[in-house]
Amino acid sequence: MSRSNPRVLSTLERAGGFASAQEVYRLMQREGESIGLTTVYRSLQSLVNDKIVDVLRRDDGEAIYRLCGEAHHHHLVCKSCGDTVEIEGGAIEKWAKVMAEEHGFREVGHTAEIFGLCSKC
Amino acid sequence: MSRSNPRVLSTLERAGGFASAQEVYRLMQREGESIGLTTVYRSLQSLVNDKIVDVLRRDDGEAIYRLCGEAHHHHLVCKSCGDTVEIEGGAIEKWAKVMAEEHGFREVGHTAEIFGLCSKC
DNA sequence: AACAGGAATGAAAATCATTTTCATTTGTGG
DNA sequence: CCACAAATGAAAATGATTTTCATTCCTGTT
Repeated sequence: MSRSNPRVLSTLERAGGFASAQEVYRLMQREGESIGLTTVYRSLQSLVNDKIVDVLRRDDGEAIYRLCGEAHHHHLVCKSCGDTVEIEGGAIEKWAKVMAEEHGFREVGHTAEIFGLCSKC
Repeated sequence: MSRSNPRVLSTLERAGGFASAQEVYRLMQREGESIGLTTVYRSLQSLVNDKIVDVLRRDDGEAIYRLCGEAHHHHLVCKSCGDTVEIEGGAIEKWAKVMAEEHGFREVGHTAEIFGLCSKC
């Protein structure tokens, strides 16, 4: 068992929102940090074990990580131009919580996205 | 664009619950069906496009498919055993509509999923 | 300071699901 | 029967993730 490399965590923080292991790695490289991809993966896994970060899956199956507890938001995405608006999801949080309780689920997280055509398109 | 091979759909039905592309393939082989893995993938994709099957992700990132039962619903998925409960999302529908209006979006759809640990895990 | 043993690191190879390529087969209308 | 499009599948390519393993880095101990 290895412990997490602190620079990985700090990079994930700086990334804001979600980032995949590959993205964290590329980001660190671009910033001149000397680190191996393996270490990035190991560190992220360790952070997940310690429940310091959440892990989700993108549509394509790539794992994306995010700081636990970080105020998370949802997205409103335009199908046509790809423009994205960050929106708040108070209603969702409540819904997720209620549904989870109703079915005896614990440690729940959720994903929610809205997509459509923005006013310009 | 290829159309779905009907044997793939029928195998997915017979599998009950969720099955990954690899599982559908193995199942068909075991039953003596002559089919290629590529065709299984293509057929499943096509079924997803036609909204005949749902696709989700297991914890390990593998895509799992299942016949789309009813109309529009959301999922409560166990991260550990993959058990899935279909839940109703009235709150979400409303939230999506309000958020879309607020930002001038039209023709909106949405995705929402909750995941956690079920009572058995 | 030198040393030992364990943890951390990363390059390269291995894995595994999924996608792409491409040559072959099949089916259908003319 | 022929031509042409769609379907098929074997093999290669892709891409994320994991494993292997040799090396480096710590840290506590003589």
